[in-house]
Amino acid sequence: MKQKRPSIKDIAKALNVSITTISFVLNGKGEERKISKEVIKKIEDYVEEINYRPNQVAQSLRTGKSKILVFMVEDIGNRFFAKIARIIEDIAYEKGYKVLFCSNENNDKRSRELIRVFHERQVDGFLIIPSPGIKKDIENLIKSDIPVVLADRYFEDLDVHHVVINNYAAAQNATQHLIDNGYKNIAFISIDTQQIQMKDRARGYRDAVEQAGLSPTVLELPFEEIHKPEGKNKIKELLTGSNGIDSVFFSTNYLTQASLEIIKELDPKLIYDLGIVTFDDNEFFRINTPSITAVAQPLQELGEELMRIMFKLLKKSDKEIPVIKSVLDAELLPRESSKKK
Amino acid sequence: MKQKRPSIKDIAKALNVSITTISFVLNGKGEERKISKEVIKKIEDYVEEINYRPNQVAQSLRTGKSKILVFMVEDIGNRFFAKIARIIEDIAYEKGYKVLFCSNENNDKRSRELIRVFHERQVDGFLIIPSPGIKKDIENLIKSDIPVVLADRYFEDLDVHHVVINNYAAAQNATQHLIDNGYKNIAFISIDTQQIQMKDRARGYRDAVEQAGLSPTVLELPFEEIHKPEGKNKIKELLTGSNGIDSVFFSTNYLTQASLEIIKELDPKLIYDLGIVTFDDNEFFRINTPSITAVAQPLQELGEELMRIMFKLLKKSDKEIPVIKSVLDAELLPRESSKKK
DNA sequence: AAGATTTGGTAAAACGTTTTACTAGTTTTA
DNA sequence: TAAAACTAGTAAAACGTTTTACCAAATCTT
Repeated sequence: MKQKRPSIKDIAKALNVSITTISFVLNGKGEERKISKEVIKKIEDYVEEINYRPNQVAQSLRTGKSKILVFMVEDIGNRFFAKIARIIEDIAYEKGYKVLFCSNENNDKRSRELIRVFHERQVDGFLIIPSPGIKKDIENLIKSDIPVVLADRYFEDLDVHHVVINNYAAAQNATQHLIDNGYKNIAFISIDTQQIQMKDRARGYRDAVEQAGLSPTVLELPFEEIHKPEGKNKIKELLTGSNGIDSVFFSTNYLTQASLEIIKELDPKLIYDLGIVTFDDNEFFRINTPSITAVAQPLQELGEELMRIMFKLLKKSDKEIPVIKSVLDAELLPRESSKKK
Repeated sequence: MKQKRPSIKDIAKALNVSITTISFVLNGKGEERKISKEVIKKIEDYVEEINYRPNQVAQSLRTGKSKILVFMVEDIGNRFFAKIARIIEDIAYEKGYKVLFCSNENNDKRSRELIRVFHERQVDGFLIIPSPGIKKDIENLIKSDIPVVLADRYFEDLDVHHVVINNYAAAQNATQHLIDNGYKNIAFISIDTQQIQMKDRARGYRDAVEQAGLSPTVLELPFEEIHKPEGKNKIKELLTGSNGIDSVFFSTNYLTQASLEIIKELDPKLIYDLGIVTFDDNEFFRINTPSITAVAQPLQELGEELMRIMFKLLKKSDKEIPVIKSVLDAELLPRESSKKK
């Protein structure tokens, strides 16, 4: 019943040529290796006829290449990463590559484990949204001469290809937008982390506020507190306290989401008075009433750029491609939530 | 510089034992094969010391197993699928499996191509959200004795393991909820497809409406029209027409999303009058004003059940496991949008 | 004390490719 | 016309495992 897939050996037997010849023809080296037209034709026809497909595992073993890339993100269940994943998937498949997605939960231990596992599995390249403490591991990966491209964030003191957005400018611009619309007391709610993308956003906010002669109010939540009562209370306090906050700039989408829920619980009317700008767009920000002003990252462009670099690295095993640092621009999408009421 | 990874052969040389012995020890067959304690210890220690990891590609070639599963969905960028993906990923990794995600766009040609590609690559099992016309391909896959579990939908006349939700009951229940809340003229907006999950939802809606002595209004949009003007106009017409629609039951999340946008454009006030229930929950449905009543699919349970079956199949190559048809219950989450105003 | 069994292993084939090194016959060159 | 070069391939090693079949020495059985 379960007949085994034909191998080159079977073809060789059937056509009475050598395995070598078939391999050459299959890899388009027929001409180059002076195989006669007739033999080439014979092999190609037969291959077509029996619908032969080379065993990729055997190819991988022999060549050391797997035609598999890894895209490691924080959480593939998160819209931001899922959308990029989809873009990357499409580009990869076009070029005959498959993509393994995995979630590191922004956790170093897990990142390390994943890198190890996939390195063992001889994947051909890594696209990584790095967790804070895996600089060393990335470094090792690169030393073993495997293409690595970071996304969304990078390490300041490690020269590795990456594509990020201009977080500083985007945050400054978003904050300025609130200022221009007449807000005077703008809070910045973010995650407590040393990661570069968040630090840049914080800097952008701070500079804009200070340049306008206003005073900054920053709330940085530990990542694990976001969905816990402690975190919620801190946000509540900020929004309703005696500090006179009239608007908020959220540094990331899940903070916005959590906060919108809190506002809804607290007092649904509140949202109409509060100025809001968030990082990362979402279909629902458009739909929401009021619609939420967002800094949209260029997902398509980001995915494309990532893959452009990856394929460049894949081609030139020549590791002497100078480090590519690609910085894209985010776009501010002004909506109702940032209009002064 | 780039030193090659140690292989069993290197260990054999270093310890002066045979490759065979090492392989046995590594695979836990040391005792069984009567390898002495000392040799076992020696090998284990050395393996630990040099941090040896077997080459998985070679293992795959030899054993025919890859420890890779495929999860094929409509669109990995879609929240519903991305969330399940994440759950599956976690379970798989725990058991030493990796998961390749891919998007078939609910398109048969693409599905076929993906199945072929991964079959060649010797993946160990397929978790598939099938596009409408790939019954034959699924059948072939099963014939070649590879584990397949379908999710979200299945084929009525093909006996294959699957896990779905009780779409009929969930839709009936959701519709009844609107009826109970005093709505009299309930529309059903869905996709024009023969796929079982959608047909079941339509039946559930129809039966509930008719049992209540009301009359059904059904709009079925071709998939590709959803985000085009044609589709939008049809929805607009239904919502504002002279038919006196007072509430809508959406059969899927992207229809709801598209419609909420249309409503917002058309007249933001409209949403307060219209009764709304949607299939598939979303964090933003809770946040929205009014919050949107949703039929939530048990994502965690769905992922777990899917994997439970998959691992059962992977263990027993014995294909004589009777076909498992797992039907889970969805949960109606009543919110503001379905309260009669 | 001779045959049977157990102990503690090993050699070699196999998985399906790619690639290096070779060859026998033909044609070209000088 | 002998050497050189080309044509049209082929044999065999290699990638790193697993697994089957075997073996010599030691121990047990009767």
